[in-house]
Amino acid sequence: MKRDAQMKDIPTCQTGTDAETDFDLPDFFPYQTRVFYKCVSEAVARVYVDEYGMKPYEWRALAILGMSNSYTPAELVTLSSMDKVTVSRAIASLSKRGWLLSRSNKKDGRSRILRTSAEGQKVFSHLVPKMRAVEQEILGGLSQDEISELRRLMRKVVDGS
Amino acid sequence: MKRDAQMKDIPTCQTGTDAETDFDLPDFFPYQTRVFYKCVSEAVARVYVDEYGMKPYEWRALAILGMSNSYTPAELVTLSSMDKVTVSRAIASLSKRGWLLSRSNKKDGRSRILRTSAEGQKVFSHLVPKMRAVEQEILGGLSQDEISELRRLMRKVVDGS
DNA sequence: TAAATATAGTTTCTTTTGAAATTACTGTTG
DNA sequence: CAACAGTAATTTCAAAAGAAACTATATTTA
Repeated sequence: MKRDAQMKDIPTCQTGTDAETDFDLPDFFPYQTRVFYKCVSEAVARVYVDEYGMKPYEWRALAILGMSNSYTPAELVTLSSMDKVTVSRAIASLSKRGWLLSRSNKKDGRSRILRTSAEGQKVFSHLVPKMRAVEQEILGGLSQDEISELRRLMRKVVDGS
Repeated sequence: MKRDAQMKDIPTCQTGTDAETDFDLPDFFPYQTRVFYKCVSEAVARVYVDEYGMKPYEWRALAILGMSNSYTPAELVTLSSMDKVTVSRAIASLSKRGWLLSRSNKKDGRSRILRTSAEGQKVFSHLVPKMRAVEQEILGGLSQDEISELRRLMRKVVDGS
């Protein structure tokens, strides 16, 4: 796979050396995070796009519903870290594909209980090992200890904010 | 700051126990990456949105142009990890704000040389320490060694793909 | 050097995304 | 129990982002 050109390939020619303006984007943690995120999410997207032409939100919703036998849309919102509008659209498009069934929620008439159809579950089961494979591929250069450490540190950042 | 509800707050009720469908989203590395990324980028966005009502792409372009005295749009694309359309729009809106100046590129008539205006440089200088502060805040819970390790591991993932 | 091809940057069009308004129902209170 | 406030989900509207087409200039090649 071709690597993107790196920051260092282009000279930076600082305007001045005052402490305030001496800012180096490639060393800026949020920038590194964005590059890192893009790289990971693109690798995953290749799988569900190539295999089924799915949208990111479709995969995310299916990944959650495939695990369980019943969630409400609100639970999907919590679990997916997606907006409720996005979840609503994910449900609509997965239903349209015939991968999702819903029944009414006796406990709350405003809500409903969602579950994958047999077809949807099949798609999920087909994708899971592929997703595991990409995960391995992404983390391929890291040792088990490094993987655990990376996960731990990411969690620490999230929990701290 | 309020933490989002966590996956574990909602029972997962596995449908079956077959190896193939036994998939746990919160343990899925790309999912963790997304949650991590969102958390970091939202913290940064709060600064430039609150201070100047800037768009993400405006901040990214200014962050690069503020560092240097001259880049072409194409160099901005490489450095920012943004699409060329996005960069084009960033240039347009920063120019409209009066934060960016451009002159023709003698080496290539299709291109031009961009630099921040005095005003743009002032905004940049004002934002830099704030950005450094958020960076510290985000990484506040981590030791220096942990920060270095996190950066190293993220870079390793990016370089490996 | 004229035609063909490639590249830098912008514009247009479409898709994706989220905020705000809306609908339908639930729970609470006078 | 009727009015009111609150909540789940959807729809509508507006903003953000990318793909493809387009313009203008540069480079290649016949």
